[in-house]
Amino acid sequence: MSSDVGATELGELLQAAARAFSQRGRARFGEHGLSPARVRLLTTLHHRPGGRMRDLADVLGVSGRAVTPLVDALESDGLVARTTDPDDRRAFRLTLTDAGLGAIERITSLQHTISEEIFSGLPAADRDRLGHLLKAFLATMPGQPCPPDSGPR
Amino acid sequence: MSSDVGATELGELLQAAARAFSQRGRARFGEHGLSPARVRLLTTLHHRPGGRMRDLADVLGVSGRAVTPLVDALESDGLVARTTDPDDRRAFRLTLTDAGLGAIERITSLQHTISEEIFSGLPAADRDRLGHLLKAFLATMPGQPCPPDSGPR
DNA sequence: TATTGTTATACTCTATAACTATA
DNA sequence: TATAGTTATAGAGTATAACAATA
Repeated sequence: MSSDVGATELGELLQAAARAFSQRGRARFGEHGLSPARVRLLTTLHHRPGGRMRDLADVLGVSGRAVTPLVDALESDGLVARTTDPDDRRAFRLTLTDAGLGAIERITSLQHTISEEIFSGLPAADRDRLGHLLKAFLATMPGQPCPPDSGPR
Repeated sequence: MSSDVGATELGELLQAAARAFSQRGRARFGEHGLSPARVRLLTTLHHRPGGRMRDLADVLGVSGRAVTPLVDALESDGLVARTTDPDDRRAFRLTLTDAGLGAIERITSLQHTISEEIFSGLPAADRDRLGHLLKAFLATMPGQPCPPDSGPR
């Protein structure tokens, strides 16, 4: 009612907060030649090694069409590799190359740095609570292919 | 669709959660001819009536160039109006028309509906905590959308 | 000289639909 | 017939840079 932004509604608050993070991220990642879409695909793939493009698209919430040029670019940069699924020759399995894993390390480090900057005004206890609540929320979303907190599998 | 990307980092969690909301919003608002960018501009303007385009761009975190076509479209749809600032004839003051205020009502109602759907799995107490933490976080970010007492700079 | 907003141009991201090759 | 991925095409959104009017 008074502390924000005009935004009082939970979804709006969520978006405003995420925007603060992603705007800073866009600049930082851009310096490393990593667009938001590429970062999203790489990190998603990192949590689902060997995933099919179709599943990646579903998880990312985009059309299949959106994934192809992203994978093309990442593959030609040597960060990911396509492998035909022997059990379904229509599908590709995607894996991170060593260079891709290196990119993941840089991404993780950058995300950490950005978080440090951006959440510096929030007490550590609040940051923890926020993280737990967000995980709890994401866990309530139906149809998730990857159990929360399970990490890469 | 799933929004759990297996993320463990706070910024990533924030983005994944916001994505879950905005993806549903995109579909719902689209049925009303309202794109995310237009919704963002309208709601931001609603919280800062009479704001200049330059200030809107700053608050939204985009370049001035991005605002012009948005305002053009919203003006030609009769939702916002440009008025030359008498104190600085370079600048436009933007206001919501009656139709624009009507759009705000529909937006608010839709956002509420979407939140009900999307956060239905989260206990009300957790929703409250999440909202408070997000507000607290946004309050620590200077230049975020509209701390009500600081006003446009 | 600095700033507000516009024009010109280009890039990223994504959608829909038609096509292929598998299933 | 249905599905995985690609190609073709189109549109939204935004950035940078050059320009106009105004400060």
